[in-house]
Amino acid sequence: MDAMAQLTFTVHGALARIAATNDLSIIQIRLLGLLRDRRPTITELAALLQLDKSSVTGLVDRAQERGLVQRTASRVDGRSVHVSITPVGREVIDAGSAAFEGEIAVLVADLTIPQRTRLAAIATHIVAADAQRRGIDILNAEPSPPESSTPVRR
Amino acid sequence: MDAMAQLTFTVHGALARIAATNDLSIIQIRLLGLLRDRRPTITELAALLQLDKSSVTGLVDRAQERGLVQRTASRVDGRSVHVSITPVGREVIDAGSAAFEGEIAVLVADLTIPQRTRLAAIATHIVAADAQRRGIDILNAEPSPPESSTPVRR
DNA sequence: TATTGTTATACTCTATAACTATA
DNA sequence: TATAGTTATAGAGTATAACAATA
Repeated sequence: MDAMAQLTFTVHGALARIAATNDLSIIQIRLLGLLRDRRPTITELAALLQLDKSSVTGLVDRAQERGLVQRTASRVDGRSVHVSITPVGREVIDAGSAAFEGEIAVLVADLTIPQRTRLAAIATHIVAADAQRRGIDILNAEPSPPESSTPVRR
Repeated sequence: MDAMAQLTFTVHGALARIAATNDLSIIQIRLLGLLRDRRPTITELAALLQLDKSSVTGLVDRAQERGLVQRTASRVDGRSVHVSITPVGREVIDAGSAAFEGEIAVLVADLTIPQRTRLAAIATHIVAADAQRRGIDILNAEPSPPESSTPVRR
């Protein structure tokens, strides 16, 4: 359905604009959004973002250089690192989320309240079904695995 | 609204998968989709895709190298070139569109018919309103401006 | 002078393959 | 041997600034 594709480009464009305002890319926004309630390993992040782990290494590198996230050594597996958001990163994602809400509000300004409610319900349904289909839990955080409190340098 | 963002990522991911199947990127799909019923100049393409014109130069370069599009000199303005889709490019975009419809069908499989109808209506509405807001006509092709029939080499 | 398109350059994002350290 | 993560490398996509050709 062409309308779906066009809608995606429209919303994606809105997201990109607000991300750019905060000097971020969409993937960086997604990364910070995921880290709001998780401390995943690189491999887990790769699964969540559907990226190769080497791509995640670079992604986290750039976010870390900007002080948005940090790496922490796992206490149970010497090979793993956990990625977590910093206070600065949390400020950035909160500001970005607020700006995005404003953009979405403009997009749906012409819709009636029932239309918005239906749209949200349908969107949630589609996302949940797709996540289940590909075996990824994008809605709930996992219990935090043991990890040390000392950052990893890189 | 978080559901909208998640929906965008989900649909975007579906689009990217089917694009990759045909060895294309999303932006190349968008380019070919636009060219189905237009022969825009580089500057017009930049406005339609919301990209800098130098980005469009590279985009068209890569599509042209693969025989998907071609450049044609304008007859009224010696500075302009018109970009048009080739028969091969049309085959590719048609195949891609069909595959994408299949992916969307999977995504909306769980929805009732009325839900799908509402979703399409809402999506169309949002896209049209946003296009109007930014002064771009993404729905209708412009009258083809005069141009020569001899391709430009680059 | 202004506009159209390209070039030069730099950066982000992404993947594949090879590597290391740990399990 | 297998897994977690990084590095090396290559390529697409993007923007800014400077440029040539044309208007």
